Amino acid sequence: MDIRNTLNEMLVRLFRSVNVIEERAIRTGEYKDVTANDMHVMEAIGMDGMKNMTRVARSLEVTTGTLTIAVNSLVRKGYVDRVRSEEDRRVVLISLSDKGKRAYLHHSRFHERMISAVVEELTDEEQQVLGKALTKLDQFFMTTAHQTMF
Amino acid sequence: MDIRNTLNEMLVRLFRSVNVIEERAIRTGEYKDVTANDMHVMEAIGMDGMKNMTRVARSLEVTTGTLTIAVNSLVRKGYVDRVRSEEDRRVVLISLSDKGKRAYLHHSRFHERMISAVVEELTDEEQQVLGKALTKLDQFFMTTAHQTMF
DNA sequence: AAAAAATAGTTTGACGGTCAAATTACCTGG
DNA sequence: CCAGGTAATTTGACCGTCAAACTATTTTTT
Repeated sequence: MDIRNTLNEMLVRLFRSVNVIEERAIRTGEYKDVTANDMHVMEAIGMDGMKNMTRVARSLEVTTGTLTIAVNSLVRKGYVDRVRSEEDRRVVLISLSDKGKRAYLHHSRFHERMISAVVEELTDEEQQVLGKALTKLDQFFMTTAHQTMF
Repeated sequence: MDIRNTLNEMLVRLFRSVNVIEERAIRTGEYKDVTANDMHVMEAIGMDGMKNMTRVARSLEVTTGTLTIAVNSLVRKGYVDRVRSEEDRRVVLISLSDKGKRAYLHHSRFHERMISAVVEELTDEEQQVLGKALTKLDQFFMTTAHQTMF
């Protein structure tokens, strides 16, 4: 069994369907006006307090201009609060509104199911190994892969 | 330390990173006018002969209208050939041109390089566990693909 | 302290990707 | 032959994205 083929096949198939399915999961729920992209922005903002635009944009790997547009729509729909920082008036701080937090939690159930599917039939030890492997890959993609041959 | 949270976070970030890197790899390569979406369409058409629009659209999970637009652009750029079927003149058959085939092979080498880079980062044990986890993830998306409740 | 440079965010203009619904062209079964 | 079904395209409306220009503010330099 060739691990490379498995990885490649899985990656290709996953990338082809993951967005479609996640989009469907989000839009059939209680929060019909939330796009998949909206949800990713909300995930990046997170539940814990305020973040500035640049930080969130960087974590999503989009420009701040792109994030501005996404946040405009989320503010209009009532999922995100936006305020200017008092310490540095160039900075804009964004956070999830109560409605945004509820939508976030609603969607996190989808992720929980996904994780359950992944880890079922993995032993505790295998789960640890997987965590380590993914962390390594994450590091790799954040640093090396962006600069080198790809 | 909650392993499930770690896994979830890493998966979300990895998917984002890989998408960004793939997009960048495609557009900075030899075939600069090919978008990531173009490449996915070419993958769905495949190397083996002609396919009709409906079949390709279904395999990509988009409407035929969406595919028409993508194929218009691919034909204009010379990557795809499009002919009407003689047996059933409603049907349009699409296939990769020689240039399209070269682009497809070029991109598949990118996949190989990326997979190699990933595999090199991981121990044998980590590779095995990752393969198992991705297989589970793939099954999760395939089996929940057409269910409605989340 | 004034001028210059840097930083944070928004706006603008242009594309690409998506869908639903209307439309065109063409089978096919009765 | 025609009524209904099927394959694909067109249309109109959004969303997501970027680069580049711009505004407002802060920091650095002189």
